[in-house]
Amino acid sequence: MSKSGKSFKKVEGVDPSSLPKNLEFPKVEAELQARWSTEGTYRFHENDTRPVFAVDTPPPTVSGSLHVGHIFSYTQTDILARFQRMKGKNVFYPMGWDDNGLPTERRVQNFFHIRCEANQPYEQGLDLPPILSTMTEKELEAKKLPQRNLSRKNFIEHCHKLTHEDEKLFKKLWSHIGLSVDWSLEYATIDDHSRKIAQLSFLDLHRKNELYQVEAPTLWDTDFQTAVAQAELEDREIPGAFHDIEFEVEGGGTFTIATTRPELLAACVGITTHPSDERYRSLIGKFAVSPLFGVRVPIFGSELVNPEKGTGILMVCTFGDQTDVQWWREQKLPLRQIIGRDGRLQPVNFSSPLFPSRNPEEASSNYQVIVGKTVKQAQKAIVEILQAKGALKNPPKPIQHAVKFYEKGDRPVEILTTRQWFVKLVDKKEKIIEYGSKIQWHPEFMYSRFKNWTENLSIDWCISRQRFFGVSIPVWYPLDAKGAIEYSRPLMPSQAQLPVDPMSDVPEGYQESQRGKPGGFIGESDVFDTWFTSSLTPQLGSHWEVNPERHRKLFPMDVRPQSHEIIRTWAFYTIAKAMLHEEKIPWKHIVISGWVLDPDRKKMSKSKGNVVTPSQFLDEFGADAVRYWSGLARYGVDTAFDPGIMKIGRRLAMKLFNAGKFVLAQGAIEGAITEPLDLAFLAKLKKQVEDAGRAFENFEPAQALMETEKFFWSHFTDSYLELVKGRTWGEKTSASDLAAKASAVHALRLGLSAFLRLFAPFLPYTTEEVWSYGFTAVSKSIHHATFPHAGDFDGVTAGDPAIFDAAMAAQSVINQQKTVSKVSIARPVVKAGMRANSKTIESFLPAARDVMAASKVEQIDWIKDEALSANEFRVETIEYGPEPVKT
RNA sequence: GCGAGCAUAGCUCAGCGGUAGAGCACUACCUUCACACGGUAGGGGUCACAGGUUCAAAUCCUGUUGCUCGCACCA
Repeated sequence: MSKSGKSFKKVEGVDPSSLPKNLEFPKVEAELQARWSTEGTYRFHENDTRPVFAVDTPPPTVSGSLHVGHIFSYTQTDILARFQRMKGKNVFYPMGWDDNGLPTERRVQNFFHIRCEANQPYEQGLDLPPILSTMTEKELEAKKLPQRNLSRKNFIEHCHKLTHEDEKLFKKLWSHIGLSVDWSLEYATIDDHSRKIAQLSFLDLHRKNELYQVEAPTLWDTDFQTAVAQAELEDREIPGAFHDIEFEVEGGGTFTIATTRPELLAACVGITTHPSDERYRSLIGKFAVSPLFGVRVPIFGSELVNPEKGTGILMVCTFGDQTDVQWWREQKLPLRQIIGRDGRLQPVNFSSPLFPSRNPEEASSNYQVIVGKTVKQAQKAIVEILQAKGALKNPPKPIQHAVKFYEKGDRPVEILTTRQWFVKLVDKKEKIIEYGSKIQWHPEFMYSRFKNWTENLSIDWCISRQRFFGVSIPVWYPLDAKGAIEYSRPLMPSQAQLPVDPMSDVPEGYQESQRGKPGGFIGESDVFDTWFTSSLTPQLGSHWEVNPERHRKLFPMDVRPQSHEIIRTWAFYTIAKAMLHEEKIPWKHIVISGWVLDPDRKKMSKSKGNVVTPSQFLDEFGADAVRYWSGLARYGVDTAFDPGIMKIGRRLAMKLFNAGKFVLAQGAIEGAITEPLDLAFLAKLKKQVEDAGRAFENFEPAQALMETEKFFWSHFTDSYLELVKGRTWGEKTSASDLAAKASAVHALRLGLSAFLRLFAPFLPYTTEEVWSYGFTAVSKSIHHATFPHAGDFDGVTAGDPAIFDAAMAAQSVINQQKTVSKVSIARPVVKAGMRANSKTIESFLPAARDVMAASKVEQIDWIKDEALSANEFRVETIEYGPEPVKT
């Protein structure tokens, strides 16, 4: 007998009949959710001195649609948070709701069948019934019910009402999936606190001279009728056509331009061509006259023109695209804005100096055909006129081309001149990239997306939106004696006044009665881009200027989890904000989750109709199984949705539960772990525990899960558990048998405890349930127990892993022999002739008793064969006893 | 056009210098007293292709192809 190590106390076995036969997920999940909530298991302790681990949780957009992608990424974050909690950190893990912004407005419009109409009077106590809860959107459309127009205030009230309901659904799902969020830290991006922080941010940027407002060409969505930012654009391939249109040259001659936007002909302000293009060089400096409208425009040269494209000469309009804006600025061209905010062509006066037409009457009559039409309708109409007048030189040449859309919009964005607020970012791209590089990106290559995006940023951040349900831009403008708005002298609120709504609050030094009056003021009606608020999530959580001490403790946060399609928005803006406000990075790590793809590897999206809702899988496989699927995915890697993996997760949870019951049913006297096989097993487990901890520290929990699972099955349930049954079965009486049993039982318990804790971040329900059967004396909740580490094995004699390897190999070869011989595993072997090299035999012998008992082998005759490799056993002869009698 | 990622068993994926791995699926056998939501075994891959480095390459380098994605261009 080897020297004894640490002595373990006597344990009573748990009566298995007092434990459930099978793990009933719905029951266990409900019970534990209630228990964790009552006990405050996941509470953040603000005044605690332990090191903090702060999570910058993504506030989900509360648009009412839940899909598996949500579960996937949020579970991955939860796994990290749970690990850190078990490492003894004071985990700050809040949940916010991103409930303002366009998605919400759109949903509210549909849900109640309402629109916001600025001129409507407020109706006290208006509480409309939700229409969509009784019918589908299709039915609603078919019935053509009249839509109600609500005042801004009534509209916002209904937004609050619906988001509140949606938040409840989300909260239920988050609780079900077992997110270890501290629900006392719940917030919404529209609540007073968030509005205050967002407005503080605005004031701070204003103080730092990083803001400006300007009336200038900006990206405009004509459906939502609001300005949008560069980051919110996306390319879509749509059909279009080149139209060859003939222009006259003043003083004689013609040339033909090619355009995909003939409807902008009236907005033409110039003609440009490449300076070295022989075909048109002579035209530069002359003037052209547009067909149909007869407007005189300058012809100038520009290196930006590609002679290969179209006809090599083109018209500059206000505004067809970003390059037009550049030419307009450089050449100081006039502004002929013909597209209105609603995306329709607005009236134009061809007698005015702005539209100097050679023939105002003809121009007006031509324009009459398109005025009031949408861009698409106008295009069709103008092509017909051009054709009729012979100005269209060739039939339109159809092409597929990429056009910029607002990501949530249905029509291409236009560039309109409007007054907007901007944050200066283009002048500090390099610095932003540098700050981004100080953050650890997981996976690392995602940093290049951030860098790539930032390098290509060309427009400052437009933060004003002409919408309703959002955080107000906290400014007023004075009105001069004539009632004109003095934009250059915005009135700012004081910090103490925040949050303010300039539409109902009054600036200092003014009375409400002066609103809209000459010499008085008006409130800014625009709201912030939602990213302006959500780029402050770390500051929302840390309470920034509201509570500087708390801010110091929590900021920068430890980890920002998010998906990759919002690197250019959420990650980018958050990094920029932290830099602008405090010259800091917002977090030390950013973890990018992949997407959930449908089984055909297409991205799941509502429009494709391939979205899988989570609840059916939670019900079918249990939360832990769904978490297992999430936990297996590596960061940044897209994962095909696969219920098969959840099935495996459930199998793991069941196995853990059953193995746990088996182990805890064993009772044993006080004693030490002395048996070589037990010590060998623990030596292997110790290494596994260290590997798993390391993987977690490296932000690779998927690897920890994979390795732990593999080890659990192969080394614990399939082998070790079977190998020690001989020592744990039945009543033992002799001192040596009792000691051998105690050794096994204490090792089993040590092993089980480690496995439960290793799996706890992934399978919080199953592990907590099993833990409650036998380990509550260590820690009431497993989620406050220490994550397994080498110290768990202090005092346990170091074992020889080779003994375990040899035992496993021998066990396997005997099983194999029985299977090949088609005899029952339970059939005894009277005598076996086994071949192995001497080193292997030497490793095997200390475990011989256990292997022989487990495999029911009574005698082994060894043949030494040095030609065999390590742990290679061969069964030379085998002599079976009688089949065991079935009872 | 620029940049990034991926390519390994029928499927989902791990491995990332030292004899090809897991689970699922498939086949055979076993109701062995924790577990049939079990168990024991088995078949199955020239690691996309072509070069190179190395004693040794799925793994490192170069190129090619294919599939994704990001950015730019988009008259």
